[in-house]
Amino acid sequence: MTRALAGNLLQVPVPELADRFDEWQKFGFDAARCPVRNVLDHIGDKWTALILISLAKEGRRFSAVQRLIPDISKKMLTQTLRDLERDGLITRHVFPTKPPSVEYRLSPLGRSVLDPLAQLVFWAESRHGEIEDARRRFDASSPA
Amino acid sequence: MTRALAGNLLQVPVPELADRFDEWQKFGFDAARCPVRNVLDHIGDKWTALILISLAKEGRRFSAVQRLIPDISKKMLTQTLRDLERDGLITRHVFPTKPPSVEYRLSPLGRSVLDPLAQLVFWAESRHGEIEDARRRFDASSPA
DNA sequence: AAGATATGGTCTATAATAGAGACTATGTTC
DNA sequence: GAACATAGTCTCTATTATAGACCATATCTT
Repeated sequence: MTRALAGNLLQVPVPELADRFDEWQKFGFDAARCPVRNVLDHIGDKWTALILISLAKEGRRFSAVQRLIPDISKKMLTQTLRDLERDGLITRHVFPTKPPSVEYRLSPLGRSVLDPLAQLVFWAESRHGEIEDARRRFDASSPA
Repeated sequence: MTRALAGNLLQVPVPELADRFDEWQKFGFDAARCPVRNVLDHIGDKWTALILISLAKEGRRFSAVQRLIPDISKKMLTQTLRDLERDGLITRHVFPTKPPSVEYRLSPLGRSVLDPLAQLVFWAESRHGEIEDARRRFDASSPA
């Protein structure tokens, strides 16, 4: 299908979006080269978004983040924080207290993701009820 | 820290966002009750966003989606499509061809997530270079 | 002075999850 | 008659996540 034709088939309220999707699909969503996958594989994992949100307001220490997200394991918290640091979304600051304390802060790059992330989260909040209804309907019509 | 004080400490370019984060944190990100987690745990998994994007322009059949996302296994494709159907984001249409073909389409609810999702993806695209630079710097300074 | 608590992790053993690939049934194409 | 396509399911294995012990040092409690 050509790009010119595509316009007629849009179901999408964001035309530029569908065009962009077209471009991505030409790369075949190849995991290595596709920026979408390369980045979303990270911020779309189980804990990353939650950690970014935890750091939104102010820098927080390791144990403070863990208290905010009680069911994260130390291992995953460490790992996810490292990945975020590697990607340049957060910075790590060690204070020579005894025992040493470590604070994590959003970098400007990390702060810049809060806005798009918030769009998604607001969507989640506003559609949560609809989704729960859909789930109930689905579960009622296809019993275990 | 009180809500009144919080305003002075904002690092966030989206004030309402930080307030909302405050609210969520009062629920302690409890996995069961928190709408954010409840929903983001799904659309933030490895394949969901990719599948939604694949269906953005037009309905597609099982095998067509699989061709667009070559490295997804049938098992995960089936499972993710089921979850999306259960959540009411896509609909499933069976055609009595031999062998039967099945087309998946975004529902209005599903279409409504494309916009916020696109914000995030555009972010990913525009920041991809910065992130790769950060990764290189990090890997150079902390060798294996 | 002993014991508990806090710090930011690491390490290991186990549990949950994802992936690879065979298999299904029927029909069309070579 | 063999190969291929359809949309899955099923099983086995590989990867990943979690739970929980452990570390060294210092402060607070009793």
